[in-house]
Amino acid sequence: MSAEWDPYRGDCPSRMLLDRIGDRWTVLVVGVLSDGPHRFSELGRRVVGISQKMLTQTLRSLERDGLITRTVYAEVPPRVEYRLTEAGHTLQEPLRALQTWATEHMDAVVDSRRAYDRVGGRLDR
Amino acid sequence: MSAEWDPYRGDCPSRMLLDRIGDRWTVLVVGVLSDGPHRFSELGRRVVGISQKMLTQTLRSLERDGLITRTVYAEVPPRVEYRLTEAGHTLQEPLRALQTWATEHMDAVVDSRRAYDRVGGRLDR
DNA sequence: CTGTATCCGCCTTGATACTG
DNA sequence: CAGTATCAAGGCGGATACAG
Repeated sequence: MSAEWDPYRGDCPSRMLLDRIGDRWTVLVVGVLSDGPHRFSELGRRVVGISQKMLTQTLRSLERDGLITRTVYAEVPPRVEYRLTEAGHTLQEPLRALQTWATEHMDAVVDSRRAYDRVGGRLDR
Repeated sequence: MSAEWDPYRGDCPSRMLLDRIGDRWTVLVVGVLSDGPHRFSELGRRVVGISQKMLTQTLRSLERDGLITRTVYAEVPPRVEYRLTEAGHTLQEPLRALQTWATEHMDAVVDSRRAYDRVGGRLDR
């Protein structure tokens, strides 16, 4: 399966998705939007630690990729609503699988790291 | 679901996994190792574009996390074999789901980007 | 409220050279 | 073959100030 992966091509599926979820915030934002539509400030509060700049940037990228929609309501004060598109929703499933894996294996990984570090990073013989 | 995510805590499952797959090479290396054990130089050839330094670094991280094992054979020339652990294998599944998603939605995303860029990044009204 | 613009430091990565 | 060491470049992301 991995044979047809071509990390060189920018339009390679693997690379495309990796570039998207590798930016540290995308997955978290999509996770919050899974609950339903949210406005800018709500997202900022929910995704703890994200800066305004990164939130905007993440949202723009997701919009550009067609994974979320951005709706501006002509009100005062202005209100902008972000919501997952059909495609965006389909991304939830694989993301949730990853989340599940992480939850189930977190302890083992933490233990492994501790053991590895304790012996100075040399487990082989 | 997303409510209990805490991006602040370093041991949060989400963050941990994100840090791991966000480094651009881990997923590719795991993908190659899915085919079976490989030696260092083989991995270097299969994961096109990776530098020796990054390959080493990626391998060390995976070993530290208990996702792969490193076996040194006392031969001349030296031979080192990397193989997925039990935990490493379980990671394949969610990774494959992600890969599948990427493959299925790649075209749509590329189209979306083109459309977005054509109108100067302003799809909202 | 919802952004945009700018400066800037850190970390990741790549290139290169060297070793057991 | 399988790394390690070092240095430099670039991008990511944070902080801050400002605007519609």
